[in-house]
Amino acid sequence: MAATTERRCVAQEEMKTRILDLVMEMIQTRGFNAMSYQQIADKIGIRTASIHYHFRTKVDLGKAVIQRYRAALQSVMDEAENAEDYERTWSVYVEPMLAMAKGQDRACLCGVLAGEYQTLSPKMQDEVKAFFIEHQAWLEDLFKRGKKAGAFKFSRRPKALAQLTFSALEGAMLIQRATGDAGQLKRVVEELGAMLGVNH
Amino acid sequence: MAATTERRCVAQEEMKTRILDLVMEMIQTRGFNAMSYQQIADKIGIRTASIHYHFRTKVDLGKAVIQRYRAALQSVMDEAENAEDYERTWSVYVEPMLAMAKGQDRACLCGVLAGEYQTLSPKMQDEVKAFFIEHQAWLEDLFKRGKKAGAFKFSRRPKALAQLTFSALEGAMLIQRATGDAGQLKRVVEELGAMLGVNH
DNA sequence: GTCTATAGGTGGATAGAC
DNA sequence: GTCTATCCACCTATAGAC
Repeated sequence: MAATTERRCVAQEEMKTRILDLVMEMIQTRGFNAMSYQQIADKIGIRTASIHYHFRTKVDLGKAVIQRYRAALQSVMDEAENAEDYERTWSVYVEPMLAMAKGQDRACLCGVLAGEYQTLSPKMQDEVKAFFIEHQAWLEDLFKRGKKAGAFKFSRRPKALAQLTFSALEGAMLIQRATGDAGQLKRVVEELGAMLGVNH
Repeated sequence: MAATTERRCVAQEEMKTRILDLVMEMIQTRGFNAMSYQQIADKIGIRTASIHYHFRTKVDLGKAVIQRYRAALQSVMDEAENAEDYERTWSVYVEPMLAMAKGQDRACLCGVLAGEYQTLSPKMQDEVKAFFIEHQAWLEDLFKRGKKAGAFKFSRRPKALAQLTFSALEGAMLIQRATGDAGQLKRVVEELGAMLGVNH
């Protein structure tokens, strides 16, 4: 009985994860409004009604995807903090974005959602907003500490520099997909590193 | 007869312009996929069938909006070229974006469309792609000439700097709408100016 | 947990009257 | 040029059987 329940729960969690993985990819490639239950069902091999068992509404599904995305990148920031030096912190932070944008079809989840922002439910808007605020705040703090430590050599306001940095990362992921220039994000990351006085 | 035809044509062109104005705003605020004929019809006070008279399909409508947007910003670039100095060229170029993002609800038309890129028809994709390429190429050329003339003082590759610049502008417009921080684009523009060695 | 069946709404588009 | 009327496809969501 306990075993059955346990097996059920594991299977349930696995299906939830499969759905979240797929929906994340679909939003990154096509956006939230263009993503449908039918497409999810077809790709996973279930019926649309089954999706509603795991996520009651489309908004619940969207919210869950963003929350998991935020948590994953929060882990990256935590890991980056523990790097041996500030240059390494920067490269650890930036690595997942470079990996994500490697294929030409994905952009940042929240970058895509920012374009659809006004059509999102308040609960999804809050998640997207929190994502941008936490990343820019983290970068601002990183820049302050890195400069104090003598690792970063910029001369401008840390807050403005953090906003420039994150804007450029988000913009580059969106633009390089449209232009087909797969090197744009990498080039932008290098420029940002140079601007900070990192990479040699 | 000629007068009647002329009046008809004028009215037709006026209606086309009204529709294009409205659709541009709707895409900038809500995205292409979330924009519908019903919403256009309600706002203008006509029926959805009438819109099809002016633009046969939604793709035709989308294409026309981007083409007009591209042309308008091309004019800005031309005007910027004729400015008295390179600093002024930069500020003339950037001014329409600052104006556009003044209210918290609009982002760059093509920045929004970049998020939905994979769901757009090939004809619309081509327009969006051309927009990004022409702006980044223009900036690259501007930076090269400005540096040669001694007005810009950066030390990095002009192409990479142009991509960083435009990525940051596009990203800032999207992010500031989500965070509600109306000053993000302005701050980013100032940082970019400083990076170029402009504004002292 | 997943299914069938279906409700109820909205999407873009067209034919043909005026 | 704009209308009414309508088509058909697709959407999210629910009820209830299994």
